[in-house]
Amino acid sequence: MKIYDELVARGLIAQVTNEEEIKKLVNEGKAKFYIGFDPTADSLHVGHFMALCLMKRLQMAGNKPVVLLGGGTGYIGDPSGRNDLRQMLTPETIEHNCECFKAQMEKFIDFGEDKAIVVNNADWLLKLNYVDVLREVGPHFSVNNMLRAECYKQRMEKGLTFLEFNYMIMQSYDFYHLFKEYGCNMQFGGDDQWSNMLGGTELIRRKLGKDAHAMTITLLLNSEGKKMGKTANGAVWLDPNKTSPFEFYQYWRNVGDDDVLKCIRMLTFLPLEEIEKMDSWEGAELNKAKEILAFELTKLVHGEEEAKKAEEASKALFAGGGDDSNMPTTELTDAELTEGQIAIMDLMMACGLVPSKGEARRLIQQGGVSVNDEKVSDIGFIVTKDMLATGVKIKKGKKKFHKAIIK
RNA sequence: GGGUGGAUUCCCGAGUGGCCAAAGGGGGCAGACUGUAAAUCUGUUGGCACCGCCUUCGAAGGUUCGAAUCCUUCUCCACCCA
Repeated sequence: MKIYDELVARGLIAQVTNEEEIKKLVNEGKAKFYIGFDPTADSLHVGHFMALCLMKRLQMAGNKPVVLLGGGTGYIGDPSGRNDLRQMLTPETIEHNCECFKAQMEKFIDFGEDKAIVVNNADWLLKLNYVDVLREVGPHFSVNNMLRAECYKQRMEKGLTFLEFNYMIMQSYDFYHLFKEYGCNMQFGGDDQWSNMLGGTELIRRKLGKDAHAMTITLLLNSEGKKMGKTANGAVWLDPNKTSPFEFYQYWRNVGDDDVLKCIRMLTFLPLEEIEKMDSWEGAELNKAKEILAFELTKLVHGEEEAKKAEEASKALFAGGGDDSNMPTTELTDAELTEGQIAIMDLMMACGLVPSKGEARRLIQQGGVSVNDEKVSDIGFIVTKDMLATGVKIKKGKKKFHKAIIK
Protein backbone atom coordinates (compact mmCIF):
# COMPACT_ATOMS: atom_id res chain seq x y z
CA MET A 1 0.00 0.00 0.00
CA LYS A 2 1.31 3.40 -0.95
CA ILE A 3 1.84 5.97 1.72
CA TYR A 4 -1.02 8.21 0.65
CA ASP A 5 -3.52 5.39 0.73
CA GLU A 6 -2.24 4.39 4.11
CA LEU A 7 -2.83 7.87 5.43
CA VAL A 8 -6.35 7.76 4.08
CA ALA A 9 -6.94 4.31 5.56
CA ARG A 10 -5.79 5.54 8.94
CA GLY A 11 -8.23 8.39 8.73
CA LEU A 12 -5.52 11.00 9.03
CA ILE A 13 -6.43 13.16 6.08
CA ALA A 14 -9.13 15.75 6.49
CA GLN A 15 -8.92 18.15 3.56
CA VAL A 16 -6.64 18.50 0.55
CA THR A 17 -6.32 21.13 -2.13
CA ASN A 18 -5.68 18.76 -5.00
CA GLU A 19 -5.84 15.10 -4.23
CA GLU A 20 -4.31 13.77 -7.45
CA GLU A 21 -1.30 16.03 -7.32
CA ILE A 22 -0.65 15.50 -3.65
CA LYS A 23 -1.02 11.77 -3.93
CA LYS A 24 1.48 11.68 -6.74
CA LEU A 25 4.05 13.87 -5.04
CA VAL A 26 3.80 12.10 -1.74
CA ASN A 27 3.85 8.58 -3.15
CA GLU A 28 6.87 9.34 -5.26
CA GLY A 29 8.69 10.92 -2.35
CA LYS A 30 8.89 14.25 -4.09
CA ALA A 31 7.12 16.35 -1.57
CA LYS A 32 9.00 18.89 0.43
CA PHE A 33 6.47 19.79 3.04
CA TYR A 34 6.32 21.95 6.08
CA ILE A 35 4.35 21.93 9.28
CA GLY A 36 4.34 24.93 11.57
CA PHE A 37 4.54 24.72 15.34
CA ASP A 38 3.84 27.83 17.33
CA PRO A 39 5.74 27.94 20.62
CA THR A 40 2.73 28.50 22.85
CA ALA A 41 4.02 26.33 25.71
CA ASP A 42 7.26 24.79 26.91
CA SER A 43 6.28 21.32 25.78
CA LEU A 44 4.65 19.67 22.81
CA HIS A 45 1.30 17.97 23.30
CA VAL A 46 -0.69 15.23 21.64
CA GLY A 47 -1.85 17.43 18.78
CA HIS A 48 1.75 18.16 17.89
CA PHE A 49 2.53 14.51 18.27
CA MET A 50 0.09 13.63 15.48
CA ALA A 51 1.74 16.14 13.22
CA LEU A 52 5.16 14.75 14.04
CA CYS A 53 3.99 11.22 13.32
CA LEU A 54 2.68 12.33 9.99
CA MET A 55 6.05 13.90 9.29
CA LYS A 56 7.79 10.70 10.21
CA ARG A 57 5.54 8.62 8.00
CA LEU A 58 6.16 10.87 5.06
CA GLN A 59 9.85 11.05 5.80
CA MET A 60 10.03 7.26 5.77
CA ALA A 61 8.39 7.36 2.34
CA GLY A 62 11.20 9.54 1.07
CA ASN A 63 9.64 12.96 1.42
CA LYS A 64 11.45 15.81 3.01
CA PRO A 65 10.01 17.49 6.07
CA VAL A 66 10.58 21.07 7.04
CA VAL A 67 9.82 21.87 10.65
CA LEU A 68 8.81 25.46 11.04
CA LEU A 69 9.11 26.88 14.52
CA GLY A 70 6.83 29.82 14.98
CA GLY A 71 9.31 32.10 16.69
CA GLY A 72 7.81 34.96 14.71
CA THR A 73 4.15 34.00 14.50
CA GLY A 74 4.29 33.33 18.24
CA TYR A 75 4.42 37.08 18.65
CA ILE A 76 0.97 37.32 17.12
CA GLY A 77 -1.01 34.28 18.20
CA ASP A 78 -3.32 32.25 16.03
CA PRO A 79 -6.99 33.01 16.65
CA SER A 80 -8.12 29.80 14.88
CA GLY A 81 -10.28 27.59 17.00
CA ARG A 82 -10.21 29.97 19.93
CA ASN A 83 -12.90 32.15 21.28
CA ASP A 84 -10.66 34.47 23.21
CA LEU A 85 -7.47 36.39 22.67
CA ARG A 86 -4.34 34.41 23.35
CA GLN A 87 -2.13 35.70 26.03
CA MET A 88 0.75 37.62 24.55
CA LEU A 89 4.05 35.88 25.07
CA THR A 90 7.26 37.63 25.90
CA PRO A 91 10.22 37.25 23.54
CA GLU A 92 12.08 35.28 26.23
CA THR A 93 9.23 32.83 26.63
CA ILE A 94 8.94 32.37 22.90
CA GLU A 95 12.60 31.64 22.55
CA HIS A 96 12.61 29.28 25.50
CA ASN A 97 9.61 27.41 24.13
CA CYS A 98 11.22 27.08 20.73
CA GLU A 99 14.25 25.48 22.36
CA CYS A 100 12.04 23.04 24.25
CA PHE A 101 10.17 22.12 21.09
CA LYS A 102 13.32 21.52 19.16
CA ALA A 103 14.73 19.23 21.83
CA GLN A 104 11.57 17.15 21.95
CA MET A 105 11.24 16.90 18.20
CA GLU A 106 14.66 15.40 17.80
CA LYS A 107 13.30 12.27 19.41
CA PHE A 108 10.83 11.78 16.59
CA ILE A 109 12.28 13.22 13.45
CA ASP A 110 15.59 12.33 11.92
CA PHE A 111 17.33 15.61 11.21
CA GLY A 112 20.59 13.97 10.16
CA GLU A 113 22.21 14.37 6.77
CA ASP A 114 19.80 16.78 5.24
CA LYS A 115 16.87 14.43 5.86
CA ALA A 116 14.84 17.17 7.42
CA ILE A 117 15.36 20.79 8.24
CA VAL A 118 14.30 23.13 10.97
CA VAL A 119 13.59 26.76 10.30
CA ASN A 120 12.30 29.52 12.50
CA ASN A 121 10.03 32.13 11.01
CA ALA A 122 11.44 34.69 13.43
CA ASP A 123 14.36 34.79 11.02
CA TRP A 124 12.35 36.44 8.30
CA LEU A 125 9.17 37.75 9.93
CA LEU A 126 10.74 39.87 12.63
CA LYS A 127 12.70 41.99 10.24
CA LEU A 128 9.86 42.74 7.86
CA ASN A 129 9.04 46.35 7.26
CA TYR A 130 5.40 47.20 7.75
CA VAL A 131 4.83 49.31 4.66
CA ASP A 132 6.86 46.99 2.46
CA VAL A 133 4.78 44.04 3.55
CA LEU A 134 1.57 45.89 2.98
CA ARG A 135 2.60 46.68 -0.55
CA GLU A 136 4.07 43.28 -1.25
CA VAL A 137 1.29 41.01 -0.06
CA GLY A 138 -1.51 43.32 1.02
CA PRO A 139 -3.12 43.62 -2.41
CA HIS A 140 -3.43 39.84 -2.61
CA PHE A 141 -5.66 39.44 0.39
CA SER A 142 -9.32 40.25 0.24
CA VAL A 143 -10.62 41.34 3.60
CA ASN A 144 -14.07 40.32 2.49
CA ASN A 145 -12.82 36.79 1.97
CA MET A 146 -10.84 36.68 5.14
CA LEU A 147 -13.85 37.65 7.16
CA ARG A 148 -15.75 34.81 5.59
CA ALA A 149 -13.17 32.29 6.84
CA GLU A 150 -14.60 30.09 9.53
CA CYS A 151 -11.93 30.92 12.07
CA TYR A 152 -12.68 34.63 11.90
CA LYS A 153 -16.41 34.26 11.56
CA GLN A 154 -16.52 32.59 14.95
CA ARG A 155 -14.76 35.56 16.41
CA MET A 156 -16.99 38.23 14.93
CA GLU A 157 -19.24 38.23 17.96
CA LYS A 158 -16.67 37.83 20.68
CA GLY A 159 -14.30 40.28 19.15
CA LEU A 160 -11.24 39.98 17.00
CA THR A 161 -8.23 42.25 17.20
CA PHE A 162 -6.18 43.50 14.30
CA LEU A 163 -3.19 41.68 15.78
CA GLU A 164 -4.85 38.30 15.43
CA PHE A 165 -6.42 39.19 12.13
CA ASN A 166 -2.92 39.42 10.71
CA TYR A 167 -2.03 35.91 11.74
CA MET A 168 -3.33 34.46 8.51
CA ILE A 169 -1.22 36.86 6.53
CA MET A 170 1.90 35.93 8.44
CA GLN A 171 1.29 32.22 7.97
CA SER A 172 0.63 32.75 4.30
CA TYR A 173 3.83 34.72 4.07
CA ASP A 174 5.71 31.81 5.66
CA PHE A 175 4.52 29.42 3.01
CA TYR A 176 5.37 31.89 0.28
CA HIS A 177 8.83 32.39 1.77
CA LEU A 178 9.50 28.67 2.15
CA PHE A 179 8.28 28.00 -1.36
CA LYS A 180 10.65 30.58 -2.79
CA GLU A 181 13.68 29.93 -0.60
CA TYR A 182 13.47 26.21 0.02
CA GLY A 183 11.31 24.88 -2.76
CA CYS A 184 8.80 23.77 -0.20
CA ASN A 185 5.72 22.79 -2.21
CA MET A 186 3.33 21.57 0.43
CA GLN A 187 2.00 22.50 3.81
CA PHE A 188 0.37 20.26 6.38
CA GLY A 189 -1.34 21.20 9.56
CA GLY A 190 -4.29 20.66 11.82
CA ASP A 191 -7.70 20.95 10.26
CA ASP A 192 -8.31 24.23 12.07
CA GLN A 193 -5.46 25.64 9.99
CA TRP A 194 -7.22 25.13 6.68
CA SER A 195 -8.04 28.73 5.92
CA ASN A 196 -4.60 29.93 6.97
CA MET A 197 -3.04 27.34 4.69
CA LEU A 198 -5.22 28.26 1.76
CA GLY A 199 -4.09 31.82 2.27
CA GLY A 200 -0.57 30.60 1.54
CA THR A 201 -1.36 28.65 -1.61
CA GLU A 202 -3.38 31.59 -2.85
CA LEU A 203 -0.54 33.99 -2.19
CA ILE A 204 1.94 31.78 -4.01
CA ARG A 205 -0.36 31.49 -6.99
CA ARG A 206 -0.93 35.22 -7.16
CA LYS A 207 2.67 36.26 -6.58
CA LEU A 208 4.48 33.54 -8.48
CA GLY A 209 1.83 31.96 -10.66
CA LYS A 210 2.79 28.54 -9.27
CA ASP A 211 0.81 25.82 -7.55
CA ALA A 212 1.49 24.82 -4.00
CA HIS A 213 -0.52 22.32 -2.02
CA ALA A 214 -2.08 22.05 1.38
CA MET A 215 -3.41 19.15 3.36
CA THR A 216 -4.91 19.02 6.81
CA ILE A 217 -4.77 16.31 9.43
CA THR A 218 -8.00 15.17 11.00
CA LEU A 219 -8.42 16.59 14.46
CA LEU A 220 -8.45 13.84 17.02
CA LEU A 221 -11.94 14.06 18.47
CA ASN A 222 -13.59 11.62 20.82
CA SER A 223 -17.02 10.18 20.21
CA GLU A 224 -18.57 13.22 21.86
CA GLY A 225 -16.84 15.57 19.47
CA LYS A 226 -14.39 16.93 21.98
CA LYS A 227 -10.70 17.34 21.31
CA MET A 228 -8.71 14.48 22.73
CA GLY A 229 -5.46 14.91 24.59
CA LYS A 230 -7.00 17.26 27.08
CA THR A 231 -7.76 16.63 30.72
CA ALA A 232 -9.40 18.79 33.33
CA ASN A 233 -5.93 19.96 34.32
CA GLY A 234 -4.92 20.88 30.80
CA ALA A 235 -3.17 19.14 27.96
CA VAL A 236 -1.53 15.75 27.98
CA TRP A 237 2.06 16.82 27.50
CA LEU A 238 4.92 14.93 25.94
CA ASP A 239 7.37 16.29 28.51
CA PRO A 240 7.71 13.65 31.24
CA ASN A 241 8.08 16.38 33.85
CA LYS A 242 4.71 17.84 32.96
CA THR A 243 2.85 14.59 32.32
CA SER A 244 4.60 11.57 33.77
CA PRO A 245 4.85 8.44 31.62
CA PHE A 246 2.49 6.77 34.08
CA GLU A 247 -0.15 9.49 33.69
CA PHE A 248 0.39 9.46 29.95
CA TYR A 249 -0.15 5.71 29.86
CA GLN A 250 -3.24 6.01 32.03
CA TYR A 251 -4.75 8.65 29.79
CA TRP A 252 -4.76 6.30 26.84
CA ARG A 253 -5.60 3.24 28.92
CA ASN A 254 -8.79 5.08 29.87
CA VAL A 255 -10.10 6.19 26.50
CA GLY A 256 -13.70 5.32 25.72
CA ASP A 257 -14.62 2.14 23.86
CA ASP A 258 -15.74 4.09 20.84
CA ASP A 259 -12.41 5.82 20.49
CA VAL A 260 -9.82 3.08 20.91
CA LEU A 261 -9.59 1.86 17.36
CA LYS A 262 -9.60 5.33 15.94
CA CYS A 263 -6.71 6.24 18.21
CA ILE A 264 -4.73 3.14 17.37
CA ARG A 265 -5.23 3.77 13.69
CA MET A 266 -4.31 7.42 13.81
CA LEU A 267 -1.59 7.50 16.42
CA THR A 268 0.34 4.25 16.36
CA PHE A 269 2.62 2.76 13.75
CA LEU A 270 1.11 -0.71 14.02
CA PRO A 271 0.48 -2.24 10.59
CA LEU A 272 -3.06 -1.77 9.33
CA GLU A 273 -3.64 -5.51 8.97
CA GLU A 274 -3.00 -5.94 12.64
CA ILE A 275 -5.38 -3.12 13.48
CA GLU A 276 -8.12 -4.60 11.30
CA LYS A 277 -8.04 -7.71 13.45
CA MET A 278 -8.79 -5.67 16.52
CA ASP A 279 -11.71 -4.06 14.79
CA SER A 280 -13.93 -7.02 15.61
CA TRP A 281 -13.11 -6.94 19.30
CA GLU A 282 -15.98 -6.14 21.56
CA GLY A 283 -16.88 -5.65 25.18
CA ALA A 284 -14.24 -6.57 27.70
CA GLU A 285 -11.94 -7.66 24.92
CA LEU A 286 -11.54 -4.04 23.97
CA ASN A 287 -9.60 -3.59 27.15
CA LYS A 288 -6.78 -5.41 25.47
CA ALA A 289 -6.85 -2.88 22.65
CA LYS A 290 -6.62 -0.10 25.20
CA GLU A 291 -3.57 -1.70 26.72
CA ILE A 292 -1.98 -1.92 23.31
CA LEU A 293 -2.80 1.69 22.55
CA ALA A 294 -1.43 2.93 25.85
CA PHE A 295 1.72 0.87 25.57
CA GLU A 296 2.46 1.76 21.97
CA LEU A 297 2.01 5.47 22.51
CA THR A 298 4.00 5.56 25.72
CA LYS A 299 6.74 3.68 23.92
CA LEU A 300 6.78 6.16 21.07
CA VAL A 301 6.89 9.16 23.35
CA HIS A 302 8.89 7.98 26.34
CA GLY A 303 10.72 4.92 25.09
CA GLU A 304 10.19 1.23 25.61
CA GLU A 305 11.62 1.08 29.11
CA GLU A 306 9.29 3.74 30.47
CA ALA A 307 6.36 2.18 28.69
CA LYS A 308 7.05 -1.15 30.34
CA LYS A 309 7.34 0.48 33.72
CA ALA A 310 4.07 2.29 33.25
CA GLU A 311 2.37 -0.87 32.11
CA GLU A 312 3.69 -2.86 35.04
CA ALA A 313 2.76 -0.19 37.51
CA SER A 314 -0.75 -0.14 36.10
CA LYS A 315 -1.15 -3.87 36.20
CA ALA A 316 0.20 -4.06 39.72
CA LEU A 317 -2.22 -1.42 40.93
CA PHE A 318 -5.36 -2.46 39.17
CA ALA A 319 -4.93 -6.19 39.20
CA GLY A 320 -4.01 -5.99 42.87
CA GLY A 321 -0.86 -6.84 44.75
CA GLY A 322 2.41 -6.99 42.92
CA ASP A 323 5.12 -4.51 42.41
CA ASP A 324 4.41 -0.94 43.39
CA SER A 325 7.87 0.47 42.84
CA ASN A 326 6.82 2.58 39.89
CA MET A 327 4.02 4.32 41.72
CA PRO A 328 4.23 8.10 41.96
CA THR A 329 5.98 8.72 45.27
CA THR A 330 6.48 11.57 47.66
CA GLU A 331 9.35 11.57 50.12
CA LEU A 332 8.64 13.26 53.40
CA THR A 333 11.07 14.66 55.88
CA ASP A 334 10.87 14.59 59.67
CA ALA A 335 10.01 18.27 59.64
CA GLU A 336 6.66 17.48 58.09
CA LEU A 337 5.65 15.23 60.97
CA THR A 338 4.47 16.32 64.36
CA GLU A 339 5.69 14.09 67.13
CA GLY A 340 6.35 11.25 64.76
CA GLN A 341 2.98 11.25 63.08
CA ILE A 342 0.89 13.05 60.53
CA ALA A 343 -2.85 13.33 59.98
CA ILE A 344 -4.16 11.74 56.80
CA MET A 345 -5.49 15.05 55.48
CA ASP A 346 -2.12 16.71 55.91
CA LEU A 347 -0.41 13.77 54.32
CA MET A 348 -2.65 13.98 51.27
CA MET A 349 -1.85 17.66 50.99
CA ALA A 350 1.86 16.94 51.25
CA CYS A 351 1.57 14.41 48.43
CA GLY A 352 -0.29 16.85 46.23
CA LEU A 353 -3.28 14.51 46.05
CA VAL A 354 -5.72 17.24 47.05
CA PRO A 355 -5.63 21.02 46.66
CA SER A 356 -7.15 21.72 50.07
CA LYS A 357 -7.93 20.01 53.32
CA GLY A 358 -11.59 20.62 52.73
CA GLU A 359 -11.39 18.42 49.68
CA ALA A 360 -9.48 15.77 51.60
CA ARG A 361 -12.19 15.84 54.26
CA ARG A 362 -14.90 15.44 51.66
CA LEU A 363 -13.12 12.57 49.97
CA ILE A 364 -12.76 10.71 53.22
CA GLN A 365 -16.35 11.35 54.21
CA GLN A 366 -17.49 9.99 50.87
CA GLY A 367 -15.36 6.91 51.20
CA GLY A 368 -12.89 7.76 48.48
CA VAL A 369 -9.64 7.26 50.35
CA SER A 370 -7.79 4.19 51.44
CA VAL A 371 -4.44 3.70 53.08
CA ASN A 372 -2.59 0.44 52.48
CA ASP A 373 -5.76 -1.03 50.94
CA GLU A 374 -7.95 -0.21 53.91
CA LYS A 375 -10.66 2.33 53.56
CA VAL A 376 -10.25 5.37 55.77
CA SER A 377 -13.48 6.43 57.40
CA ASP A 378 -12.18 8.73 60.11
CA ILE A 379 -11.09 12.20 59.06
CA GLY A 380 -8.74 12.25 62.02
CA PHE A 381 -6.90 9.14 60.85
CA ILE A 382 -3.25 9.26 61.87
CA VAL A 383 -0.32 7.88 59.94
CA THR A 384 2.70 7.08 62.08
CA LYS A 385 6.34 7.31 61.29
CA ASP A 386 6.67 3.54 61.45
CA MET A 387 4.12 3.16 58.71
CA LEU A 388 5.86 5.76 56.61
CA ALA A 389 9.21 4.08 57.05
CA THR A 390 8.06 1.15 54.92
CA GLY A 391 6.01 3.30 52.61
CA VAL A 392 2.32 4.06 52.78
CA LYS A 393 0.11 3.42 49.77
CA ILE A 394 -2.67 5.98 49.48
CA LYS A 395 -5.51 5.41 47.08
CA LYS A 396 -7.71 8.30 46.08
CA GLY A 397 -10.84 7.39 44.21
CA LYS A 398 -10.58 4.44 41.89
CA LYS A 399 -7.58 5.30 39.86
CA LYS A 400 -5.19 7.57 41.70
CA PHE A 401 -2.43 5.87 43.64
CA HIS A 402 0.35 7.50 45.51
CA LYS A 403 3.07 6.34 47.80
CA ALA A 404 4.40 8.32 50.74
CA ILE A 405 7.65 7.38 52.39
CA ILE A 406 9.96 8.93 54.93
CA LYS A 407 13.66 9.20 54.35
C1' G B 1 -15.33 60.49 18.66
C1' G B 2 -20.93 59.88 20.34
C1' G B 3 -24.57 56.51 22.42
C1' U B 4 -26.30 51.84 24.73
C1' G B 5 -25.55 47.39 27.30
C1' G B 6 -22.17 44.49 30.07
C1' A B 7 -17.90 42.42 33.56
C1' U B 8 -20.62 37.18 39.18
C1' U B 9 -17.38 31.55 42.02
C1' C B 10 -13.60 26.26 36.79
C1' C B 11 -17.26 27.67 32.36
C1' C B 12 -22.23 29.42 30.99
C1' G B 13 -25.65 32.08 33.69
C1' A B 14 -29.42 33.93 37.84
C1' G B 15 -29.18 37.47 41.68
C1' U B 16 -30.40 44.81 41.70
C1' G B 17 -29.54 46.61 50.08
C1' G B 18 -29.89 41.99 54.93
C1' C B 19 -33.01 35.18 54.26
C1' C B 20 -25.89 35.20 49.61
C1' A B 21 -20.38 31.38 49.97
C1' A B 22 -24.38 33.39 46.13
C1' A B 23 -30.27 29.73 42.07
C1' G B 24 -29.89 26.62 37.65
C1' G B 25 -27.02 24.14 33.96
C1' G B 26 -22.27 22.32 32.26
C1' G B 27 -17.74 20.46 33.83
C1' G B 28 -14.85 18.31 37.95
C1' C B 29 -14.43 15.01 42.18
C1' A B 30 -16.37 10.86 45.11
C1' G B 31 -19.95 6.59 45.95
C1' A B 32 -23.13 2.50 43.68
C1' C B 33 -23.08 -0.49 39.14
C1' U B 34 -18.93 -2.20 35.81
C1' G B 35 -14.42 -4.00 31.98
C1' U B 36 -9.14 1.19 34.86
C1' A B 37 -15.06 2.08 29.10
C1' A B 38 -19.89 4.32 28.23
C1' A B 39 -24.73 5.13 30.17
C1' U B 40 -27.50 5.63 34.70
C1' C B 41 -28.53 6.87 39.83
C1' U B 42 -26.65 9.34 44.51
C1' G B 43 -23.60 12.74 47.06
C1' U B 44 -20.29 16.79 46.61
C1' U B 45 -17.99 21.19 44.35
C1' G B 46 -14.18 28.94 48.02
C1' G B 47 -10.68 28.40 52.51
C1' C B 48 -9.99 27.06 57.51
C1' A B 49 -9.49 25.62 63.83
C1' C B 50 -16.38 23.18 59.53
C1' C B 51 -23.12 23.61 63.98
C1' G B 52 -18.33 28.97 64.08
C1' C B 53 -14.89 32.09 61.59
C1' C B 54 -12.29 34.14 57.20
C1' U B 55 -11.81 35.60 51.88
C1' U B 56 -14.68 36.14 47.10
C1' C B 57 -19.06 38.85 42.68
C1' G B 58 -13.65 43.62 36.81
C1' A B 59 -10.22 47.60 40.06
C1' A B 60 -9.94 51.48 43.65
C1' G B 61 -12.57 54.62 46.76
C1' G B 62 -17.40 56.15 49.13
C1' U B 63 -22.68 55.88 51.30
C1' U B 64 -24.88 52.43 55.07
C1' C B 65 -25.69 49.19 61.34
C1' G B 66 -25.18 46.08 56.77
C1' A B 67 -23.27 46.14 49.66
C1' A B 68 -22.48 41.18 44.41
C1' U B 69 -26.55 44.65 44.78
C1' C B 70 -26.54 52.16 45.71
C1' C B 71 -22.84 56.44 44.37
C1' U B 72 -17.88 58.17 42.21
C1' U B 73 -13.59 57.35 39.37
C1' C B 74 -10.88 53.84 36.55
C1' U B 75 -9.90 49.34 33.37
C1' C B 76 -11.70 45.96 29.85
C1' C B 77 -15.56 44.03 26.40
C1' A B 78 -19.86 43.79 23.00
C1' C B 79 -23.53 46.36 20.05
C1' C B 80 -25.35 50.86 17.36
C1' C B 81 -23.96 55.64 15.03
C1' A B 82 -19.53 58.30 12.79
